[in-house]
Amino acid sequence: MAQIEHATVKPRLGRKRDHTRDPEILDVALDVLAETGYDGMTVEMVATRAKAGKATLYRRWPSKSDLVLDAVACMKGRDLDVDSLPDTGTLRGDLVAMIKPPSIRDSERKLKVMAGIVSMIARNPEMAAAAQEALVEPRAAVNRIFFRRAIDRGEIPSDVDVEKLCMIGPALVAYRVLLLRKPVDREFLLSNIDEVILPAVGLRAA
Amino acid sequence: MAQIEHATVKPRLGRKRDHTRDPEILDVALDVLAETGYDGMTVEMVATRAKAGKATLYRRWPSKSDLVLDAVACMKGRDLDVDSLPDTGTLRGDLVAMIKPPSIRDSERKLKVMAGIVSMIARNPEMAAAAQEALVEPRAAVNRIFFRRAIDRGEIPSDVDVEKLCMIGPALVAYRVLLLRKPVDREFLLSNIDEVILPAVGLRAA
DNA sequence: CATATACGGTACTGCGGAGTTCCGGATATG
DNA sequence: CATATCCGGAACTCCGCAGTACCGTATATG
Repeated sequence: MAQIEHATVKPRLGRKRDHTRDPEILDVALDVLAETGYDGMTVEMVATRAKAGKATLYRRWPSKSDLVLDAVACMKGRDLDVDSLPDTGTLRGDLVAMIKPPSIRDSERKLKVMAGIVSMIARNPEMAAAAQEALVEPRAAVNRIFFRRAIDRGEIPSDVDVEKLCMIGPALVAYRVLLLRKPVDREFLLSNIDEVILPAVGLRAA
Repeated sequence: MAQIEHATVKPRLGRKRDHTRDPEILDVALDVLAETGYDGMTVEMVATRAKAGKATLYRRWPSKSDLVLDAVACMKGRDLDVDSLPDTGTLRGDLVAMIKPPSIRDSERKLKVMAGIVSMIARNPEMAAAAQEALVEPRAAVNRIFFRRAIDRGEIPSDVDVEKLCMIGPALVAYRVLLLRKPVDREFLLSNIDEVILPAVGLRAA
């Protein structure tokens, strides 16, 4: 959305040789991608909305697909860092603590981007890898931490399939957004936790 | 559409006015769609592979999107009919009985088709409706029957959220195929049943 | 056999978007 | 001020595909 402007001090010295605007352009590219899908997106749309020239984009990225690939790959850093994760002392507490408007909006944007590139994923290994790394893995990583913590403190059995559990939440959300076209609200996410994920690890909901 | 053509009296003149080849063409369209995605697919590809002329397709469908829409909508009938569903006497038995190579292949094809149109679904309500009706709903319907049976025979509580349960399996499969790009095998499907679905209804796996 | 109809196939048009080129202007350097 | 560098933007080429037009042919009818 490009609203995350550079709070970084940008002294007016020097040239903008340093590709300063790259992140901004990539962010615009993600927006257009999410709105129109890969094939619906044109390089000119991105250029115009980023107030840049089409030539500028081609100076930086050799092709449209490279631009998109870079944009997707650069989503990777945007996630909450590990230190700022909730640690409530219970698995349910941790999972519920992740249900926050910003987190939900982040998910939905990622899923719209995902929707825009799914058809490419099947035929472009690079894109598949980028999507995996930037969209799937970060979400799983967070859950993985929660489940491992729960195992360590003896809250859940140690023989559960953590990798599988990590995917349940994301899978239910992706299905609902991409295929069912229904909204992801707090109630839905809570029921995922209480009716599906917790039972799967042998816990009863509150 | 297409196959429920006019049984109306019109045996006059010409050749097969009955659009006999429509189902064949639509089936080819689905194959191409699954292989290349909506935007990668060209009407000529479909025509050539169906050994038909491009003009023939345009005589029958006004545009490419109409062709695809019809093709997707016509997948609806392809599912196993209700009478031939397994009825093993237990929920787990019924769910496991659905794990068969033909059923798996059917699912994977549907999901590839789905992958080819996801980006359109977000912006084309007709396509969204067709996909919902032909790809999502039939699968859910089968599960719905199994869960209702289980409730009727008192195997599982009657207050479970059937609609939500119906989606768990499809969601896990879709996520694995479309986003993780991993194969859907018997082991995966069994673990879905035993580690996720059955726990969610309060049952322990075998 | 004559005729009408739909078909397969080819050649065409029109358009939109990828990628390129060019230029005038802004900015920094010395 | 002179110069070098990069940018935004406009104009351009090129190409692929949606959609159309047309033709030769196969088949059904009478």
